[in-house]
Amino acid sequence: MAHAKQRAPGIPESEKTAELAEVFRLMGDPSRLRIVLTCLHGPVSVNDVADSLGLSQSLVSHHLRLLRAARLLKAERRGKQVFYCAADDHVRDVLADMVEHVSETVGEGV
Amino acid sequence: MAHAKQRAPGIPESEKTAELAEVFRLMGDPSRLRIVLTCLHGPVSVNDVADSLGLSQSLVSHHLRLLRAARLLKAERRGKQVFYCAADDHVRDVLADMVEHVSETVGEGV
DNA sequence: ATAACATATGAACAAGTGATCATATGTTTT
DNA sequence: AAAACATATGATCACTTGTTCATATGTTAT
Repeated sequence: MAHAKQRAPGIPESEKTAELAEVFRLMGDPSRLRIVLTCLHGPVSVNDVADSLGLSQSLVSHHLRLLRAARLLKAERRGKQVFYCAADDHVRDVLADMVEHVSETVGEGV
Repeated sequence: MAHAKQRAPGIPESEKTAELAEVFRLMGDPSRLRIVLTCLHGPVSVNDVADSLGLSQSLVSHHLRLLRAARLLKAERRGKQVFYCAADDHVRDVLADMVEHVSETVGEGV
């Protein structure tokens, strides 16, 4: 988090890489990841997310803002409620691949 | 990072989810992500990674330990050097999907 | 053995960040 | 208009974590 050294010539951390990392970082928090997973299979209201995960409304809202900003989720208003769902299929794909990776690495075997 | 509330019934954050998040978290740091990317296409020595990214040997080594522990990278010793490369194809797949996601989300379109 | 090279590890600190509380904004009722 | 409901936002704080410096461990060559 502090400052990186950036010695000699070295690849200067392209903007693309930084953006990639940012998205991974967002998924890297358990609460946020669970929120994403909850929104994967269909639009869910903020309160439903909060209740089903046992998180405060405030916290969920904070996280949703970040996830929406990164276009991982998209929001849609219906009456007083706002429903969130996965922004595109890549999100699902990424998660599917990662689940495979994690499932696979248990006993070294395969 | 602090403590979560865990209100009522709510899904209690399964172990699997926590492990998933952990892997995402690792990829969520720019330095670490660049290290992974550097090791994607073939075995690279620690010093080569450090030099090509402009990071200190110490920092790279610290990060490599985490990445290896999460089985994102695997290490192989050859003489005095240690070479690192991607542990499996899922790592590449995850990155490919994520790159698509990031590339797509530029002008709202699609 | 000793020197030189390559990688790993430990302590310490600045900066980042998730969680909470209080409150504001927006929307539908009555 | 006001009250009730649903979501969003701002400030604050405890805790985490990326980075550095110094040093230890491991490997080959002299």
